[in-house]
Amino acid sequence: MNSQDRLRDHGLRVTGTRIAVLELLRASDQALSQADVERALPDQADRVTLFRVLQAFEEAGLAHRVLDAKGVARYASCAPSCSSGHHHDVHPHFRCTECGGVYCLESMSLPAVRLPKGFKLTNSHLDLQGSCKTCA
Amino acid sequence: MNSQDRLRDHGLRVTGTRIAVLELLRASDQALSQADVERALPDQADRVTLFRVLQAFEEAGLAHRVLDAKGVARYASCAPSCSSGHHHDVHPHFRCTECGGVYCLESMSLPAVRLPKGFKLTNSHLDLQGSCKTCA
DNA sequence: ATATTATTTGCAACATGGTTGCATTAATTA
DNA sequence: TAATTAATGCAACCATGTTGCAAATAATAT
Repeated sequence: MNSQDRLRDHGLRVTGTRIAVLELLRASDQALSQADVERALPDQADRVTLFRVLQAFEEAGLAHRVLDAKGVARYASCAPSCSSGHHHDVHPHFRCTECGGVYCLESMSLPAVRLPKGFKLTNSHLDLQGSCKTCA
Repeated sequence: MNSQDRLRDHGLRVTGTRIAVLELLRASDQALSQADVERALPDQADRVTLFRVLQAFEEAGLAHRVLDAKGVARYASCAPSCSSGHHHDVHPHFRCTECGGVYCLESMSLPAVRLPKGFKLTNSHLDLQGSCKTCA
């Protein structure tokens, strides 16, 4: 499905910036930070707008939000099955310590865990660090 | 071992602030952010000093550094076996989405993983989210 | 096509966490 | 106790994240 239709389907208005950002995310094999987006689309929009676009994408189920090794937010285009408030990014992430890149390891599954009593689990992340295929 | 000796053993000078921070970390059952430390030890020291104390602790192997669910650094007192540059914080962490707390789950072990080819693993983190024993 | 309306955008401004440089002060040592 | 070396406080800066509000634009109804 093209980006315009995906925006519409998720209840977002279609604007130049949103199309550009969504195409960028879809074309990338790794999660991008807002700074990455600004670099890739210079003069496309104000940084606040990009912030809000990314925020809107996450709320609308168009992009997952994941923190990199430094705690900075990065966004990866969602699978079609994601919807507003319902994300299915239940897969491990690989964080490259050289380039800072974040890769979604879609094919791997998360391990089952058992928590100490009193703790209630709602979400789990397996985060791997090392060198990515480009840096190693 | 008392905090002064631990500082000395790890090659750090003994100062009032360092003792206070180390005791605080050792007394806490969860990882503390710099803001937590400032709140717990008001007027003890400048925020830059606390920043550097925490930084020094990590480098010296006195405290682990772990990011909370918002990407903010938190510090937990190390096991005695940790040393400068050699940390043994290979255990899952639990991040409470209510209070922001980070708990080290020392007793759990990490799952073995297999990476796509080209990726080199140096470190892995299993991060669990939910409500902690106090908030649930 | 045009007017209406609801949303998105840009700008200014601020918050927080992280970080450096440098002069001053304090801890170790000789 | 003097000399040396490291820690501290302060001012200042950077990046990321975030809000309020007026101006511009997309969707909608006419």
